[in-house]
Order: sequence, then C-alpha cells, then structure tokens
Amino acid sequence: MVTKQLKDSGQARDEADVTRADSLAREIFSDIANKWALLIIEAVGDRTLRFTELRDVVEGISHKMLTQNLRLLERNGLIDRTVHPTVPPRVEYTLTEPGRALRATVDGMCDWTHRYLADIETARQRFDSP
Amino acid sequence: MVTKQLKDSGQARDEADVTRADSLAREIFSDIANKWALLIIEAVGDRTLRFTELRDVVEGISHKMLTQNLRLLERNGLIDRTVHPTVPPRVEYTLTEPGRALRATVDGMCDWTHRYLADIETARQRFDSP
DNA sequence: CAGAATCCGCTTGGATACTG
DNA sequence: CAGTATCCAAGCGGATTCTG
Repeated sequence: MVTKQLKDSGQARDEADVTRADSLAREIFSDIANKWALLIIEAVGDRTLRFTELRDVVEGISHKMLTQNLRLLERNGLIDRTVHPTVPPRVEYTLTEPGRALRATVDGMCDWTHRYLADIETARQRFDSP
Repeated sequence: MVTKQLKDSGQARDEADVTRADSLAREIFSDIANKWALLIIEAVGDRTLRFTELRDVVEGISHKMLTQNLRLLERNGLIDRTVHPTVPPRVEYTLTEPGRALRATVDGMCDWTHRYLADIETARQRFDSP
C-alpha cells in the first residue's frame, strides 16, 4: 500500500522501521506516476531506441524533459542506457526487467483509456454543461 | 496506443479522424497519470469516504490539491460525489465503475513498487556513486 | 464540514545556445 | 547526435481567509 489505512488512525504505534520503506515507496511512486515517465516507458516498449527516435515517438516532449526523465528512469533502474563510442555518438535506450514489468501495468492504463474513452467524454459533457 | 508508432513516420496520411480520439486519449492520460489523482483513486478503493477522511488517508495532500483533483476525477467520471443536504454538509466520494477499473491497474503499479523496492534502491546507489 | 477564492513563492518546463 | 547550461514565463501548489 502506498496510502494510509483508516483504522487505528489515532494510534501512533512504533512506525520507525516501516516508515523508511514506506517513504521510499512513496518517493518511487512519485517518480513513476508522472505523465512523461509513463509515456516514455510505453514508447520504448520492447524496442531499442535512440535519443532522437524517442523524441519523435513521444509526441510533444521537449528535449529537456526527455533527458531529465531518461536520467530519472535510468537512476531507478527502469531503463538501460548504452553509449556507443562512435562519432557522432550513438546512445540507445532499452527497458530493463523492472522496466518491462512496469510497462505491463502501464499498458493496462492505456487499454483503460481507450476502453472508457466514450464514457469519459460523455461524463465530461454532463459535468461541463451548466 | 498513446504514443506514436515509428513505422511510416515520414508518411503524413489522412489523420483527420484519428487525431481527435488520439488527442482526447492523450488528454485523459495526462489527467490520470499524475501522482495525486492516482493516490486518491488508490485511497478510495472500494470504500466511501468523506472529504476530510480522504485528506487524512492521502498523506501529504493539501486541501487545495484534494479538491482540485477530486473535481478532475469527478469530471472524468471516475469518482461519484454525493452531497447530503445536512448541516454541517456531508459529502461522500466513491469510485465509479470506470474508476474501479482504473484502480485495478493502479494496484498493479503499487504492487510493482513494492516488488522492486530493493532493486530500485540498489540501482539508485549504483547510479549515485561517482 | 466542504469548498471557493486570493495571494504568492518557487518549481516546472520550453526555447535557445553551447560542447564533444 | 546526445547532452548540458542558462534564461525566463507560466502554472503548480501551499497557506490563509471567507462562505453556506
């Protein structure tokens, strides 16, 4: 769980050891649960892409955001970054095993989006109509 | 798919009709793929929670962010908001069917986080050590 | 209690220019 | 080509105050 339970809410019982893992989990979740990171993971998929290819595939992402999020994903071990010492340089990105595992759930989110596209659109119209 | 395919990248073939649905999908994805929205969905789960309860369960969320994201989720039809005309007012939040469906995949993300917690921590240490 | 609204710091993220 | 650095605008998000 990433969220707190309601029961024993008033009780402050020895949280010392749990807290570390929990705050780490929250930190990771915050890193991951962001638009660009998830889109990049989806974009890579089971392919091997270069920087510019990624830039083209993930529509609308800026140069800066791409590098920034790639570093983030690399740091968390979701993405592999291999540099070919050629000139001009050639850098390729691949999902690691954890990355692929996460990708599976992201796929679920994408499926969900398309599955409920119509429902969401009507919900919006209802909400927006004064 | 939310991301673009690489094949036929040079080709600009009649995208008029696809584009609408795609941009909508992207818009929805952006709404959903954000830290607070996902945490709120996880927090509600299959329960019925009041505003302040939610505020307590989703640790670290501010009053403003909570209302803001609740509106967003409500607008997209992921959450039901029922107002009991009492005094003081009592407002309860529940997941709708689309909301519950999405929750399933968010659960997957949470599981993933805990499953790979250790791997991520070591990946970070390796990355951070100069 | 739920939430709308205002103020405001400061992070986010885009555009641009510069290295190897 | 890939990446870093800088500048700067826009919006995110927190704290606070005010209603019904």
